[in-house]
Amino acid sequence: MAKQSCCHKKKLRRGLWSPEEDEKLMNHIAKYGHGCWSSVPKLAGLDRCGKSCRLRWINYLRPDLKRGTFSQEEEDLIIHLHSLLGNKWSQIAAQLPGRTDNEVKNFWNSYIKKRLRERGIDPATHQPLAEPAAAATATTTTTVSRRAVFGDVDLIPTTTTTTIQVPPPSFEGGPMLESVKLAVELDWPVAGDGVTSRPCYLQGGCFDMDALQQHCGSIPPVPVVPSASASSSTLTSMAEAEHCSTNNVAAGGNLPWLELGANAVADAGGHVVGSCYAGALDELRWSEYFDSAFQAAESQQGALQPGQCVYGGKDDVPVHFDVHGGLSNWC
DNA sequence: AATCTATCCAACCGCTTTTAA
DNA sequence: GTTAAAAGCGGTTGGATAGAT
Repeated sequence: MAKQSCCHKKKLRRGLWSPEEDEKLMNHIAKYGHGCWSSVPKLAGLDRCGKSCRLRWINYLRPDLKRGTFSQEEEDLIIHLHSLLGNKWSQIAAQLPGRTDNEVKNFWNSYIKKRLRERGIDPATHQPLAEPAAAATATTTTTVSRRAVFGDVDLIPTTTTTTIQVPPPSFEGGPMLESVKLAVELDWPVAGDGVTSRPCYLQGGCFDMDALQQHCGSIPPVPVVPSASASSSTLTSMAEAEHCSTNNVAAGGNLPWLELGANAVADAGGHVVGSCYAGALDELRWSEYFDSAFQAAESQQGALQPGQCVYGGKDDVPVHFDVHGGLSNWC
């Protein structure tokens, strides 16, 4: 016999939340914070279990939620992060300010998956979909063009190799293992003097704090913001995740931007002290990044290994592109 | 206008991880 | 070190709604 949920056991209310319930929960959290979720329903006068309250708050009532349709940038970022992280929805959502894991997951399942399949890409593996007959007879010299999502690039597996690797000095000599080295130009919002462009480095989906510090100046300790944000803890764990465990995270392993508030800015010296990381992530222009990456690759008549795929590039120009080692992780 | 079908998304379920006693 | 409770997470379900017939 199936185990009954806590709501069943306690005969608590289930299903959609009424506006009155939302108001009670909002008022309670506004006054007292959520504290221990299991005590929230009682204190707030709700006939719900704490778990249900928590979910309602995180997914719907939190004031910092960005609702509405996903932008193209967000979509591109989700696809890219999914290729790196898999179904780690909380970690993916943590990179999308104002989005919840549930929202990202729903968007993936209802929209992106379908779109990738239409373009001949397996959403689970980010590889070109297997075509039974073709797969059996495919050779490494076969050129297969497929539409991909990043900038509608053509995917052309070939045999030569181009390496895109623009590591900062701090990366030299460090074992990179399977991680990806990427230089990503970010637009850093800096108070007072507009937007400052600073390079930032991404490895296997994790931002390297050494590199950040090198290019952004010293990053002062940031006070932990006591909030119900679901994203902060997940990104902290991301710092400790396998992808990041090998030299990718600065000593201490913390990722300061995790705990940043929404309105933090730079200090007088232009040092980033606030949510520039989150803001920069929000401003990532993946399509532009890929465009430039592929242009560089094109000039070298690069190629993909069989089975590799890539997102990005120009619409009408077949892109020959490959990177050694871990960039296959992107697919 | 009525019915059917597909899609979306809020919420639930159950498992895992973390925390506190 | 052990155990129980709480929190976090990802997969799944089911109701609401839009569009098609």
